[in-house]
Amino acid sequence: MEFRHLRYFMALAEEGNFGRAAKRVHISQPPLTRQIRQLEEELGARLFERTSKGVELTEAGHLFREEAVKILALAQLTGEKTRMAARGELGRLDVGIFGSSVLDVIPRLILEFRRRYPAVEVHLHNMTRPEQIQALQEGRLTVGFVRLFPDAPAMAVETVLKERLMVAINRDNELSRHREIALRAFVGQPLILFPSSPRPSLGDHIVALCNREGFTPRVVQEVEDVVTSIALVSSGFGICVVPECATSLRLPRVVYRPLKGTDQIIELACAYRPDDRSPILQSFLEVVRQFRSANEA
Amino acid sequence: MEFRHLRYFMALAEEGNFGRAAKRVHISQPPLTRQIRQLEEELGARLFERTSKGVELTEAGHLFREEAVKILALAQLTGEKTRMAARGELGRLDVGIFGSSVLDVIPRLILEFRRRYPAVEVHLHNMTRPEQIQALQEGRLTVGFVRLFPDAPAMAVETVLKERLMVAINRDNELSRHREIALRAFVGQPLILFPSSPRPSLGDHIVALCNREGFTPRVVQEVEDVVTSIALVSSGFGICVVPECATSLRLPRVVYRPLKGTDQIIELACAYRPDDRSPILQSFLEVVRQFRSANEA
DNA sequence: GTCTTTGATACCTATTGGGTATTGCCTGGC
DNA sequence: GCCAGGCAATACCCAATAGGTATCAAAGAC
Repeated sequence: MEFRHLRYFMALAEEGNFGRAAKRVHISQPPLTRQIRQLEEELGARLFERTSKGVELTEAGHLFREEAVKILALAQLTGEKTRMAARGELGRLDVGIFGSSVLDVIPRLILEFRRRYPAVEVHLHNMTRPEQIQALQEGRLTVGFVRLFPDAPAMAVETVLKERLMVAINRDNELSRHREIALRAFVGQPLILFPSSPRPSLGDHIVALCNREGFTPRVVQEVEDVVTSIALVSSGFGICVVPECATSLRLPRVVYRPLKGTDQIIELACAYRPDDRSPILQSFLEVVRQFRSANEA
Repeated sequence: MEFRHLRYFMALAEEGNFGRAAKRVHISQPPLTRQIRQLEEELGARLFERTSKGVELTEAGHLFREEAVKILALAQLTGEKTRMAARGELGRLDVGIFGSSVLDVIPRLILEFRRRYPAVEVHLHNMTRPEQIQALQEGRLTVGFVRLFPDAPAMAVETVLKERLMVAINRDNELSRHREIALRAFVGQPLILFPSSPRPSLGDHIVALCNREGFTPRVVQEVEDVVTSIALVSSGFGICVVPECATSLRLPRVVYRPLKGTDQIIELACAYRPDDRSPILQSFLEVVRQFRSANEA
């Protein structure tokens, strides 16, 4: 049995007449007669009752017809879905995310992606950087969002956004009176570092910057996540350096001031397997790239 | 897209290697390569990633594979079901029945039919003779059980069973002392006739027989159905002539005696459209014929 | 009766699916 | 670094078969 048989059968069933049915499928009448007979022989079932003025479906024919429409519809749908999948418009995308990235960038990116590719199921997985790398290698993730990505592992990395570093300060702290904060102003200030893991972290980066300036910061606390660190700032525990996106976290008595210096930025990047040719990944990267160039200006 | 493509695709997806897949579908490797490429071009989607040591499904390929197995399974099943339908082993049978026929014959027949053709849905419809004829003509019934079928309408009629006529008598009636009852013994007896409709009925037949014997029976009551008539016999209202199958109705004080005479029989027949070539009808008629020859002896 | 319409048959043609031979590429072994 | 083995792709041929044309036979319509 071939699809040709099903198409011819449907045409004949609907037209009830070999001549018209043949015209409809763009062949002449004798080949249609032959193909139908072939189908009937293969099925071992008479599908049409030949009457004097055309043909009528037998009972077996009626049953076959019901199934045939299903098969043809399924085949049609399969073609369309496969085409969509190949264009990266249908399927599933597993995205690795982490604490502070969720605050602002990820929602905007994912929203835009879902708007453009509504048939792609997006699954978000909150994981640390090493967990993401592992998951990417094992294929459990398609793309992961990371900061301070080590060059080493065989991963392609693409910058999503360059963010200024901001200093979160309690408004009672005298530093809050300045519009920008220089690193040197950290001398003597109680500093909250985050995240405490995984290393190397933004905290490590800040300490290294201070060292380059010729002093060692007074670290009073290391915390797991950005929300906790800002909460500590809010209660007057100390100051804290955070990526700009964290400023969307508004807590009482907390003000944000840019860290002075043009190179005081941190990159948010997305990582993926360089051998992954998945069209969904390509679709996603396209959205990322547009997002980046829109936010560069 | 043709089934060929699906079969080849499945083989390749499972073998992961053109050479082995080609062997599996009994063609050589180059045509398989061509057919797969053809399928990919038609779908506008790369289905396999060609690697150094074989092929692997792409994402679109995985999706296509899942759908392909459904299509192939559906096609296979369709073939089998159609074959069954053509052999009269699958489908639906609408049977017209009526009062007294239900008592004994129909259950036995239907049970046997369902044992032999378990995939045929049997629907029973209780209707009068004219209703059955109407329904048969309109195709709402495939076969109908009737008694005293008029020859006229364009229906094929097949005898199912020839039953003796029995006289139902209250045991207090002196007639109950005889082993057989002659028609002549009806003289002066209160007679219950059934059914009152549709005409011609068994009741009419009895009256005609009496007239042929030279007397007019004393009809005390006409009733709709056999159960009522036997109930009246039970309460001493009179005697009643019924088909033998009605003797399975055991009511208090009712005894059954054969009506004397070798020609005192009534036929149960089944009627169907003579132009109906439905294989299910043929299957059913076969069961009917076997039933008849089993009960003739 | 004739004419029209139906599906079936006979026979030819053209498409195309499948076969063989071969190439080109990658990989693993030495 | 080179060679052998296994892989898919290519080139080309042949044969199976789907489709075309001409025609027939049967069954209404008139």
